[in-house]
Amino acid sequence: MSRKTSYHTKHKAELLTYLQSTSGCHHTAAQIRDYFLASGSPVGIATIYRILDSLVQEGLVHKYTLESCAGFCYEYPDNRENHFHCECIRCGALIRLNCEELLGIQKHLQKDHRFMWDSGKTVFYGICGDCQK
Amino acid sequence: MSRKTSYHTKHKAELLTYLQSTSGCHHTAAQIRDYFLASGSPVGIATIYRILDSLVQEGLVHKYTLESCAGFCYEYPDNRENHFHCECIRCGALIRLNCEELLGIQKHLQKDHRFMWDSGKTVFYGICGDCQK
DNA sequence: TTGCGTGCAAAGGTTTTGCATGGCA
DNA sequence: TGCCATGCAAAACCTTTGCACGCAA
Repeated sequence: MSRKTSYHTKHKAELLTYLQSTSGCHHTAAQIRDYFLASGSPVGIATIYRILDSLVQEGLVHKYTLESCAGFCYEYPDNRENHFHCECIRCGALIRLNCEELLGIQKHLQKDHRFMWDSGKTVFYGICGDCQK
Repeated sequence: MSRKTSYHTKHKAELLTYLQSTSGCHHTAAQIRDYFLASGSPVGIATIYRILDSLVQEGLVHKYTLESCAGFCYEYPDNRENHFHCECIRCGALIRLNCEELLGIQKHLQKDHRFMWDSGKTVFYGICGDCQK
């Protein structure tokens, strides 16, 4: 599943630190490249993808897709367990919910459907309150 | 939001009929092209994308992404309301649930979070029962 | 020194766009 | 006839891969 060994490199440490410092926010590979470019320490886009893949394999970072973004999104998960993503299909707004009730679904899916739901990878699509008006 | 007018063309009718006849099943643009090619009435891939976009804009067809598929998936929604998608992030299996309990979430999201959840567009990611063993 | 990490460039796959032609109303 | 739809090809975009070189252990 994951590679045998790995080195601790500057780029990987910097990337992880950056994602942790923006925990709960999603980034595309291109956005990350632009960030490091602006920071004065440019990193090749291929390297970014390779580091992100390894972080995903290690389970440290979530990878998912958003309808309002082209390509993949990466995110260091928020500390809080009851943290869910909703995206408005009309205006593209990304809403974060802290909801105990949704937490119950996790147990229900596991218990009654034998499905171990990864809420960090899942995005609820729908229409936000503002767009319903 | 949608275009002013539109013609009723053979291709659009055929594509919609095909999606309706496979309601609840997802297709990629390439799969649809292959289907029509095999049927003896080939359609250009650009046309397929254009027709699918118009069907999505009309709200007849759902568009979403699946981790196990490259690119977008399109699907004519199943009639049943309590119909949910789960995808296993390990083996790629797509599981369909008929679940009353999940239906309750829809009401909860609308009532307590003012979010009108579109369950047909949403995919629950996680690990299926077989892969948990 | 060994072997993974990195950068660059090229390749691969999917989706979008431009333009000339064909078809619907 | 006026416009939209279509097909083809090219472009655009994101992601992956190959290869030579650099760096960590």
